[in-house]
Amino acid sequence: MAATIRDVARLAGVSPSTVSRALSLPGMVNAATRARVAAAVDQLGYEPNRAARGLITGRTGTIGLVVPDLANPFFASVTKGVQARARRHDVAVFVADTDEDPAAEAGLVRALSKQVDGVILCSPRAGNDELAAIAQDTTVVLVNRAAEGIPGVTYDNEGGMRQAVAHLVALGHQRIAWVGGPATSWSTQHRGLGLRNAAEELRAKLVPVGNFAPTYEGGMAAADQVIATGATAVVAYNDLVAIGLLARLHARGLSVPGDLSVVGVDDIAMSSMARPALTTVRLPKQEAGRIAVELLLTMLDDPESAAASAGAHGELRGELHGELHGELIVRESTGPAPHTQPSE
Amino acid sequence: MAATIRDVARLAGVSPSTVSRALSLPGMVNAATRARVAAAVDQLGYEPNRAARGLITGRTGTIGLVVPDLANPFFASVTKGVQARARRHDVAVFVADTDEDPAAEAGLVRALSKQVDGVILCSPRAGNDELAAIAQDTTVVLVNRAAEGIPGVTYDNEGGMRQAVAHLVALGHQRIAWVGGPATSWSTQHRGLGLRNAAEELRAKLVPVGNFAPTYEGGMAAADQVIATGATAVVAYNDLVAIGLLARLHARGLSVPGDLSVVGVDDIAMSSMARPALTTVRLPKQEAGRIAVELLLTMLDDPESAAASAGAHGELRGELHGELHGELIVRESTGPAPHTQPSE
DNA sequence: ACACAGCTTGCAACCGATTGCAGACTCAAA
DNA sequence: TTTGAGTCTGCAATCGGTTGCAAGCTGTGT
Repeated sequence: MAATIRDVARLAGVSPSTVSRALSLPGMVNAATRARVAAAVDQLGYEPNRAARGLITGRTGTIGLVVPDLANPFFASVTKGVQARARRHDVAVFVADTDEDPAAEAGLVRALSKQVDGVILCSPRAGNDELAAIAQDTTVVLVNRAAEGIPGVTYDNEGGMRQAVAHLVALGHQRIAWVGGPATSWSTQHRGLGLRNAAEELRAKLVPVGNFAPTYEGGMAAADQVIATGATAVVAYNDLVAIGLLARLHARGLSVPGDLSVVGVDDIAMSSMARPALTTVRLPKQEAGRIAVELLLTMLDDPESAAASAGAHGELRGELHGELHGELIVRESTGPAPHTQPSE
Repeated sequence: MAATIRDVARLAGVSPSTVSRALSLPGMVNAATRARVAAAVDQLGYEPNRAARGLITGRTGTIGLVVPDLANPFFASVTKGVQARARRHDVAVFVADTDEDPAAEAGLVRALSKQVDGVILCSPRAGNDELAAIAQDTTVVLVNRAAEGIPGVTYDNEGGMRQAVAHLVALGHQRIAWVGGPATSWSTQHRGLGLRNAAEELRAKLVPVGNFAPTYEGGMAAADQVIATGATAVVAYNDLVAIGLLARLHARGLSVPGDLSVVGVDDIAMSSMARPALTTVRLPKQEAGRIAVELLLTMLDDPESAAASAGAHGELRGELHGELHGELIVRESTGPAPHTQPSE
């Protein structure tokens, strides 16, 4: 059906080897023949068969992307970024969704890894040991998580949280609640840490109210506990949680930001549509996907130096670690602290 | 690195051909040898190399999925369905996002088609001729669109719209506005048609207010025109548009559903989080993805009969056409028509 | 004892590319 | 004219499977 390298060779009056070289090592073949080959190529609309090439080179020109839940707008955006950047490099992307099942994750990666050159693991739920095992026999890039010796791209959670706290403190808030996500989540830990530090530094009191599902429902569940803390502001693990909070606070008759200010993280599309529109720390989601692709391709092109710069001297943040910064987007869900002091 | 068929053959004391047959045509090899092969296979953890197999069989075990925008929750859900069902069949999925660019669509499919066995085109923006051309040399399944001779899965838009209108009429609404999506969209056309028929049948007046982007912004843009129609209810092209309407109506000081009832289509997660929660026609999104996969795999397994049943006698809805039904989900955005008659 | 059918198995070609090696050719220097 | 270096090109092996064909073996009927 499709033209093969032999067809091109015949038409150009050369051997298949010459065609192959004309395409991949142009400097090695005479300009005149190269031109004849080029002509034949586009006369026939020839494109090399990837499977055949992969067979001999060992490279498939394909990468895998594993996310917990495609229906979560955060991961959808990351996927969009990955996919767009991969296309630029003429690399195809296998997308797999674990349905938030940590157990499925390792198996999925293992299955995928036989068909791809490398894998991007977004917000992996697996344990550190498991992750290390996976990275042992597959080229892996992490998104939204750092792990010893594995390249990845993460967000500067500390910086983002600092902006949020500074904003709230400037508005007069002194007692700030924190609704964490899943306890095992790397992001939860680092956001919590960043909040604690920022609060201490800016002389505000941080009140953690526990760990909740990173969803709208999680936010609904947390709301009443938040109210009970007597805080005048709350930072939520992510925007979905924040929007869940908004809903339940409204149902309980509290006004946002009149009685309570709410801050989220991510800046998903939904956040600007919420009522009141959500103040949030915007994370560059597609950018994370793009960088992950670049990181992965770099590792694949140059495995030894890549491994060296990632693993050398136990330095975690080598060349092969991207860090992205969040940006506080102020909308309607934050305002001055209420004058009436909360019961203390 | 990984075990090859030769390794297995050596360990089992047979030839590679026998191993191959033991795996793909078990009936053809002696039970005893088959057992020895099986033992060798899982001792070595052997898995056939897909590229090599694909080279000779011409099948890659991969399908492509093309969507206009992954960040749109509707398409994210379809993708989720496709991906999950494909995995069950041990088929991998290439996902590509056209960024709502109709021009990019054809090119993308063409590039993809060389690497996959078939393509699922979700809500294609391309023209009918272009679509036919694509289907000419690639196995294609359409989602959210019907086209002569190409298998696909669509929604019963007419039925869904009928439910919406019946609901509104029962609430006393007699003048219903319709905010359409992109004019060239197949869904827009069929939803409009369904509404027109239902309205006529149920003696309500349908007032189309034009075509808008299928987004939150589109809804914001349409809102004032909707108000100007004097309608007491409005059906939006999809939930994003409906939520945009909600926002702008609120800004204009109208109460929903007090002054105006709003109905969307899709039932994306965001809809139940909107305020007021959105009444909408729920479409089974993941189901559409799953069926599309089944359809595609059927065609691939049995091209001639598939082609026959899809194209024969110009019958569009052959065996290879799935139709899914919507379900009206009543929430808070619809209520009785206001007593004060709108100026007529 | 022979022929023949039926069941298993192996040989070898092949899918479509890439690449090490060697041969052909050009041209300059001796 | 011969030699040698340098450039360009082709041959043939190879990647890891699949499959048509033929050969080996067993068992049955004559």
